[in-house]
Amino acid sequence: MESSSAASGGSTRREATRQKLYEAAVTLIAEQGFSATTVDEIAERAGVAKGTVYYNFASKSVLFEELLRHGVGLLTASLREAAERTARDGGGKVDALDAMVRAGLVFIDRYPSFTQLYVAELWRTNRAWQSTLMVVRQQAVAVVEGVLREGVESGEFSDEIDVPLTAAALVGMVLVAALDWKSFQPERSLDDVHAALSRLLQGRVSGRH
Amino acid sequence: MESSSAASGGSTRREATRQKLYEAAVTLIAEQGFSATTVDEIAERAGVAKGTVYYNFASKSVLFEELLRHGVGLLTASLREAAERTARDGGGKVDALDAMVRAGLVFIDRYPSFTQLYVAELWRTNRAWQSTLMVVRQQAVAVVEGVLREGVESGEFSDEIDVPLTAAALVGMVLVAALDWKSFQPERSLDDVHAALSRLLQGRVSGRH
DNA sequence: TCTTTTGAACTGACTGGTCAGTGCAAAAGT
DNA sequence: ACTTTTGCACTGACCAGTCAGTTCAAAAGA
Repeated sequence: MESSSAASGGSTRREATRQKLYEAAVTLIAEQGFSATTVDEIAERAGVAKGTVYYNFASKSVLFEELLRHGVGLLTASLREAAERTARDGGGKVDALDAMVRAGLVFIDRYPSFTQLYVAELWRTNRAWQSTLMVVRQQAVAVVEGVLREGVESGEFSDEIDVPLTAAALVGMVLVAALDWKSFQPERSLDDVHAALSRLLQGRVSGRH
Repeated sequence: MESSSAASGGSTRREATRQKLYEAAVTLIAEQGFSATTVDEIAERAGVAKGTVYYNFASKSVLFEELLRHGVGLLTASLREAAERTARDGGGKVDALDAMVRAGLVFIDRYPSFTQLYVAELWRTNRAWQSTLMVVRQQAVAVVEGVLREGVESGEFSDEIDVPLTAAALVGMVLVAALDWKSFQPERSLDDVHAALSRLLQGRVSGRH
């Protein structure tokens, strides 16, 4: 027992295989969707035998669910880190929001396929992994909601804002802008995109230059 | 001869069948995704034999593509109408944007399944209907971009804003907020949601009450 | 008015193919 | 020694698309 001990690479052979499978699955499912992606394809792209997939995961949907948890774990960690960093540096809640927007962009820049897949599955109903998806969504949105709530308490934000809805809207803003960036103008720099969103976020849209 | 003449209601038997198939397909595909939805299911929900589906549409994906075109047609018409109405009423571009946000919410309120399905498929790559989707996306976003551009020209918006990206971000804001509304707090009123988004849009988030 | 014909619309059993998941003996890795 | 991976044949369910046949309302004919 105690297979994946080491805090270091954390690389048992098994761990490495699972990682390869995640990477293969994420791009294929992002492109084609869950149902249209076959286990044979995933195995082939990972350079692994089909049996290995079933040795490592109980089923195709379990592989997918663990992939979801894994990916959202990375995202929430990154968001939380961004919020805490600005707090340490004595920034206000607006700065925290801005830092989280950037963290979101960095994440999407690094894992575009995961983002694609996440958005594509999030609002579906009647699916096997529905509950996993809800949990995972709540984790991510909760970080944003937390910052908004603190901002309201400290008086930095109006207490009339609707915290859950505003959080969702902010997440949506970043998500859709970033997916469009990656899909339709991939040559643009992250700083560029971030600047445009900051401007929108801080209401510096109206009024001349 | 001359069976389907009348320009009137346009309600041939065929037309009615196609409409039933659209309605059945849109909810099923929104729930399960395109690949996971079978033609048998669509036919059954529409109360029609499987052969009828193929009598009316060349294939499953053609049915889907026509469904997309049909739905986005309704959306763009509604957005355009909202923008023009505010222009007639002597409103500024901010009012136009606000009216379009509301029009978007009304649309999503009326056709939640279509919206779900649209978001789920929009950023996929390597799919048969990819080009249809691009055309249809551009139609919708172009309306928002148009209003932003006019606002920049008239000096109402800063000329530093990035029109395509800001348009995408605005669409995303409404889309995600509305889907969350429908999925997680369906009891809230449209006016309520609209008010929250207006506040965000007009930068009335920071600052006390 | 009544009968016959026409053809668009629809039906549902059937086909050919695909795919998730299994089983297992042998090999490779640690 | 024991864990992990391989390779590959196999099964049973499921599904897109087909097609020979049915329905029926309206047009043509008598």
